[in-house]
Amino acid sequence: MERATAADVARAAGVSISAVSRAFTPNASIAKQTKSRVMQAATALGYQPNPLARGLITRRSGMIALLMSEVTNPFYPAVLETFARALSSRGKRVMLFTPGEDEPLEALLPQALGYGVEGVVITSARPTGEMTAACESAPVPVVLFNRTVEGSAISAVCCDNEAGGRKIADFLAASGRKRPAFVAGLAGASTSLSRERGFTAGLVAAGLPAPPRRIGDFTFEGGLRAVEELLALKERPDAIFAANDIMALGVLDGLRRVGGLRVPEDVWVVGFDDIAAAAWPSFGLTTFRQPINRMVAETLRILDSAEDGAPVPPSTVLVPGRLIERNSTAS
Amino acid sequence: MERATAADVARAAGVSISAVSRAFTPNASIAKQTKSRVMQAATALGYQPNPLARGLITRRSGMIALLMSEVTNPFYPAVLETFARALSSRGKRVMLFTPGEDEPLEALLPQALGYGVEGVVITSARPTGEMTAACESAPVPVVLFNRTVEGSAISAVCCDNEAGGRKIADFLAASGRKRPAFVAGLAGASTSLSRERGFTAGLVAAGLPAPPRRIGDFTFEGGLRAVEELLALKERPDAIFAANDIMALGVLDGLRRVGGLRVPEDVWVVGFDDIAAAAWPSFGLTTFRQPINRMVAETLRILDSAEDGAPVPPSTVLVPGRLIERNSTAS
DNA sequence: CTTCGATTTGCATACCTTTGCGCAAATTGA
DNA sequence: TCAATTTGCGCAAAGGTATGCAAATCGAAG
Repeated sequence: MERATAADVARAAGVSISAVSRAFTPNASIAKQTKSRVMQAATALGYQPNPLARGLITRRSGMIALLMSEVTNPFYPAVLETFARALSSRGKRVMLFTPGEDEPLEALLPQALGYGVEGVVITSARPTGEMTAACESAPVPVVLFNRTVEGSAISAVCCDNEAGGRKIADFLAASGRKRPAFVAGLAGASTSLSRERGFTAGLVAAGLPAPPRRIGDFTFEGGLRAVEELLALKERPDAIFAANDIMALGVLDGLRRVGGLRVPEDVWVVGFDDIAAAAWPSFGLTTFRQPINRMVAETLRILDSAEDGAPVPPSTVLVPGRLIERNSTAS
Repeated sequence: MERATAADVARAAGVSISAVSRAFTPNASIAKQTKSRVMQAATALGYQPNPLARGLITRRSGMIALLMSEVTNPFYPAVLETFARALSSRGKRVMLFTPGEDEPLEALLPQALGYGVEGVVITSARPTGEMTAACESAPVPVVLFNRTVEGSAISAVCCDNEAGGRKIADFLAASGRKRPAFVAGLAGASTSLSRERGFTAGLVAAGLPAPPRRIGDFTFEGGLRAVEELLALKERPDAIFAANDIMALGVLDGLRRVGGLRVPEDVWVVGFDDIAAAAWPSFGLTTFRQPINRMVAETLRILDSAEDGAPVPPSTVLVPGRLIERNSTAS
């Protein structure tokens, strides 16, 4: 069966095509009676406005682009789902852009814009200089999720990573830990850097030395490797803070299986994100919870506020998180 | 900066709009020289054909719709990523449709079709009768991923769940297990049912009784609950097969933490999927691996083959999986 | 140099909707 | 009852591209 068009509905309802269009446009100038007649004919024919044709004119396709480069960390699927649900209930759709084989992330933004997306959310990726410029001059709002770019005019929504690192340091110091260590994510990732900055500052403020650090690549295996290196230090750490949960779980597993140590009796472990697995009894990982719902809500708020033409000054929103204490740090 | 249109490129290259269009259409009738002149002008202006306008005519928007209702099971994000990457390298995009607050899955299909998607993949959802009809009469190929619907004319790609359950039963029986139990997913899920059917058949064939069963809702917590109930049986199972990994991990954790039992010394545990966490040292879960890459490839093959108008007879592809032995079943 | 066939090109139309503009009808106030 | 508003509706253009068809170009054979 062919898809019904506005013309079909117009004929059936005995009105013009314009009337049909107006019936489907909120706040359009149309009589109640006409509208209901149109709607009746529309449902009878199973008509829905063609988003493509509509998007061609309005440059609003009802889609939000989500640029995501890695989905291995369980934190991001959770983000993705939250976005998809939130947008779905607003009648919008999410278009996923993932770079293919050695496809640069930069190429994705123009593509997304070509689809007439109403907004772009970039997550789990650090824009290059070139891309930053492209974001700034994009005709639709662009929001960085869980990333920041220093000194650029791009809006960003982040958990307050630095405060989180600081709070963890305070917690460890107040609990009498003497030699905390840090497991970083990828080299240049702003999230890892911010968390480390707050962590180090907190330790130093409490009179402890700056923590030894190892790189964990944001992966479980990276956490395993990092912990092996940390255990080889002449002064074994008595607490390890990993920049995300998945690494922290690797650290935990490495301590138990490889190092033959007990958590928390011998070493404490703290993560960051609060993914589902952190709460599993096997791990009971103490972690800093990123409020995904709140972060997504803030992101959508920024996208919305920039919707009505008026250029909105770029804002960086720092959402506060919360320390969740579990067994990996119990005294 | 405004987006360049075909007209701009045509002017710059000194040709007609048609020529520009043909330059971007594979196998179009255009001289090599003209094409290169157009391409040169196009890259200079940063021109790319507008997918919306193109889609309006060709009814091919370059998008594949992915209908997904639950993303909590880590298996599905992995599927999602595999799809996104595979499509990305073919120049296509994935549009994600997730039902919002009490939005029925049925409403999503017409919406997707409205966007002119070239194909629909339905995963982690069981179509209702009404929806089955909609799928069958859709103008684009629809493929069920990891689900089957008996006696319908919808294509489906599945791991061979029944064979998987059977193989696990054979393995347990051959290893001398006497009282295996089963943890099912959701009541009507075809995957859970097929796996159970194969499992039960295998046990019975080996002269063992049909396994006691409990429902685990496909979740970690459900696995925890199910194992508590199984431990309350007067004959304690000596092996537990859960219909997916996430439940199996819950079972494992429940056995250790709640039941105070050792795995594999006291009880063996087997899962299904082979998610990343199954390989973590803490778990070392023996499981049946679903070959995601292969399944995705098959799905795309079906979508492609149905691309050229000719209605392709619906096919159900069963991809073989493989038992991955780890510590949860070591002797 | 003509002619024929093959290849290439441009014109015009189609895809489906939104929206500014003008006009007619309905409403209001005196 | 009539003028002044307000409201609702249809016309037509626009948005950017693909494609059938006819015209134009080209190369080569006669």
